[in-house]
Amino acid sequence: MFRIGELARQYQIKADTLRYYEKNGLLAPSERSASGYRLYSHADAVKLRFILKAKAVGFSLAEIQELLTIEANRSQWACQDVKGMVESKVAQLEVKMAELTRFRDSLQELADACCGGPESAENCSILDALEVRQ
Amino acid sequence: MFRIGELARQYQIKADTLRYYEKNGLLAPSERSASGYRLYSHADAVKLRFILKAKAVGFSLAEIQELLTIEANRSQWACQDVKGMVESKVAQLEVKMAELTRFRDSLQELADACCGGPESAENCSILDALEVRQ
DNA sequence: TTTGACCTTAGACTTAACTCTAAGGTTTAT
DNA sequence: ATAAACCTTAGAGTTAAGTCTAAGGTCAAA
Repeated sequence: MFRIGELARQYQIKADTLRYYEKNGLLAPSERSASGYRLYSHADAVKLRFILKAKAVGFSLAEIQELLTIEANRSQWACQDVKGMVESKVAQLEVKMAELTRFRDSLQELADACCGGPESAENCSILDALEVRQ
Repeated sequence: MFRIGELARQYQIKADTLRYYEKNGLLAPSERSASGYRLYSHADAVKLRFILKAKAVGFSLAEIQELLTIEANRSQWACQDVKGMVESKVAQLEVKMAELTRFRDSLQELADACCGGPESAENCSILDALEVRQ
């Protein structure tokens, strides 16, 4: 069992953020100490890792909550519901990855074309680079 | 030359958003009509597309402004500055893409493991799926 | 020539996601 | 037994990125 400060330190977030997640139904500690301190289990930490990873790939807390709701009462859902929902999130991520890839390639192309020397960057146009690949 | 409403309609954003971008130094119309209407050129539209694409891949407006500043006074910068900066953005995008790929694969694995049938989703665990690949 | 769809500004409001403050209780080390 | 480092709550404040409101000017069509 970790107290809020330990968990926060471990994941480089503020204790306030954990309280915020609790208030918003994303992650409640599975226990409280006699004096009312929040006590987080290993399973809670797993859930937190999930939240932080999902956030890192651009899901909003509302979307993450949706994913976690499926998790929370898994037995209430039919397998096809879970599959459908997860597949739609996969599709979302794939759209995003395609955008990222295109943008990355454009920037890379620009960097490649750029001599990288000490002279003026007159011919290094980010806009042109992106425009080329519409 | 497009008026603010036309440009907004074309890119599915609000005219307010364009005014906001102007106020924050991201995109000013290259002209004003006699009566004070904003008039955007084709080059302005190109710049807007850049902003929207950069936003879509997760750059903040501040980061976008940084990219645009390079663009704005390209001749003030040395080629190596531009190259360095662009390459650091490429690296950022690659970290993000790696995270996205991992998350996507995990979700995909879950969807694949899920029978997709009408029975309870007891065994479809998003958390477990993500945990498997740390 | 007036109606409707535009546009202007300044400034207030919203939303998401925190982050901080105040006032106080708990635990651990010395 | 007391100081330092934790924790509690409620509620206010912040930041980014818009979004809306009010009060008024412009322009094209009927």
